[in-house]
Amino acid sequence: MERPLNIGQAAEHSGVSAKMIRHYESIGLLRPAARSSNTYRQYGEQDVHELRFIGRARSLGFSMKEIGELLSLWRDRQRPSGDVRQVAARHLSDLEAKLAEMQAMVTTLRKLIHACHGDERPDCPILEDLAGAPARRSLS
Amino acid sequence: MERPLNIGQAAEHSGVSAKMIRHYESIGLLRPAARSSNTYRQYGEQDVHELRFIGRARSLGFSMKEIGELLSLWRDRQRPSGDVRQVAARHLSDLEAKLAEMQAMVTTLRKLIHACHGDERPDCPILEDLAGAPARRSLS
DNA sequence: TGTTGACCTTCCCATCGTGGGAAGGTGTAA
DNA sequence: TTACACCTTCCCACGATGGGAAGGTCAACA
Repeated sequence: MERPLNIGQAAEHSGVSAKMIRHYESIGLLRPAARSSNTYRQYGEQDVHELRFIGRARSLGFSMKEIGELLSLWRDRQRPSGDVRQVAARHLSDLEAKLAEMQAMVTTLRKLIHACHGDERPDCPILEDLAGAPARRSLS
Repeated sequence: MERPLNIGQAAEHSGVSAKMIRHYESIGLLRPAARSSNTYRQYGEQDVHELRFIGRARSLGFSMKEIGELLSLWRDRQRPSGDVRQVAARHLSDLEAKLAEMQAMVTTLRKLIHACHGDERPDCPILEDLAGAPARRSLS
């Protein structure tokens, strides 16, 4: 018999900002919250659980769309775990692709920065690379 | 005595889309292009160089603001290479921070996906983690 | 009782880089 | 002439988040 929480308290308990809670509701990720007579949104224990779920999923980089899928799988106690894994696996391979791209950038930047003496002199391998290297992308 | 290029040709030669060329001009990254009598933008060799410079810098993940700094350093043949290196080093450390964050996500996701049998059965460590793990962020 | 301050509501705007597409002008070739 | 490919400007969209205005509500305290 817990008394309902205002949005600010739900935010505090879940780690999701009030601004974002309203936003998630507005895009249909969360069902519209119950309202008290004064039009304030009311949240219960289960709502806070859902908010934490969302926060955790965000911290793993899942998109809103994917979180919507995960949420409805979570709500369905009969879901096959294969469905969940598929969502996660797809996200993982997206992440891995971005990771590889960024790693290539970092590698190139480290080399360039290392090669640049970084003093008063004007000649600079960093600018030379940016200016020169025509099709040489961050890969290689 | 090369004849000037239309925006589409400049796009083709530089690898930067016409849409983006106009955008870069509109935000002041590029100086307004010359216009022919029919109001078409005209681009010369040097302009195409600048566009390629921008494209290469984008492919290394530099922001528009940083590219603006790099461009003006590039245009100034007297710049100290230290200024360039500082811009690049700041960007590198931003990248490294994001990289570490993503690597943590990937590590966690791999573990979860590995632990999930991913078949018909409904029990799923991925959902359990999202639902349960309260403050356990993607680190660790 | 009245006031104050902290909360809540909705609504619009900004970020960042990119693209889609409309409505209209221009240039070229058949 | 007619078609087609290009150009112009202008507005809108994405994804996730936040800022802030204008106004309503509630609790506590003098």
